Amino acid sequence: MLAMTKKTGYGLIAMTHLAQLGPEGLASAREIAEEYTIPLALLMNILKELAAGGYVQSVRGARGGYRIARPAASVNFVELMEILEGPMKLAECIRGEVDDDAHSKCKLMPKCPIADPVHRVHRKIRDFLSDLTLADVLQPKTREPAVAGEG
Amino acid sequence: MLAMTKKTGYGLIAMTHLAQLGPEGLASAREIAEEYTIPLALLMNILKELAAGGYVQSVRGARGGYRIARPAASVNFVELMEILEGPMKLAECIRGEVDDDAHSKCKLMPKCPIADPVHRVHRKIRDFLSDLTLADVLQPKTREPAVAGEG
DNA sequence: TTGAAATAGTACGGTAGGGGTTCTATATAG
DNA sequence: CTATATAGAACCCCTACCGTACTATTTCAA
Repeated sequence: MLAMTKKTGYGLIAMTHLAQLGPEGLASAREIAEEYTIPLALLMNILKELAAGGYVQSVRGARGGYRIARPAASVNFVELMEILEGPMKLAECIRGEVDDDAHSKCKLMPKCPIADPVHRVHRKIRDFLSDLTLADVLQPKTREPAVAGEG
Repeated sequence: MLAMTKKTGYGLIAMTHLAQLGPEGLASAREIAEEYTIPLALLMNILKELAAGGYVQSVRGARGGYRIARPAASVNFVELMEILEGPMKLAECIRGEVDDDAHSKCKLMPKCPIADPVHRVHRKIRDFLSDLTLADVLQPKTREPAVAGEG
């Protein structure tokens, strides 16, 4: 419960790897898969999705691979997660951007006593994850007011 | 992804309902299930687990039911979740209390570049959820330093 | 004393999504 | 022209989630 999928994990790893290589650095799916012991075919699928989402740029053909397409500081966790897994929803009743009638999907909405708290928790987690960027992974922030309160 | 299970949702609803009835108030699984349109058999299973965990006290026989067994302010979300779903783990490499070799389960731990950030996120979410209690659900907190930073 | 209503315990089953593989097509360096 | 890469799509297995069902036991009440 409240678990991150492996897909997201692998995607994060690939992105951090590419970010470390800088804006010109190129790495193939094979290289990354071997470096971190990730199933190659799966990582290829993930990189395809990241390319489709504009997070990495692909270079086809021999000696090809992927390079990062956006500054590390501009890529946050929520974006990445949602590209790979669809909208983040703590519960069914969380309404998305477009899908506005998410409430109607949950039969017990009209009387639900926990709708408000659940929505608050959802926003809290989402806000936190959207403040966290790839840059923070590369260089762990020691102290930062925006996401402070750490133990 | 990052979703709360329905089991936890139903459990929270049942707990808030019982909390509202006060320390003496009794409600049967049937009553709660009908009130919130929750599948009866499922809710019964959940209440059994909550009883086994000491969160509610059961009264057997006709006119029986459940009453809350702990002050609402002392029951936090993490506890409740973990009773119903097992240990909360954002990723496999999160080590539990007993299960100390969780690291070894993830083959890419030695080189994993995202282990630290993932652990930080895990702790952050966990800390937040453990500060949130049933009492907060009953009476939504308007402002509270310990969990401040809300939008 | 008997039946209805409740919990206790346990086992079972359907389904969706996570995790991973495979196949074909296309591009490109050497 | 071949090896190496990505592009696209389909496929499969397995687990966990969600829900059901059955039996046993307790207790109230007529």
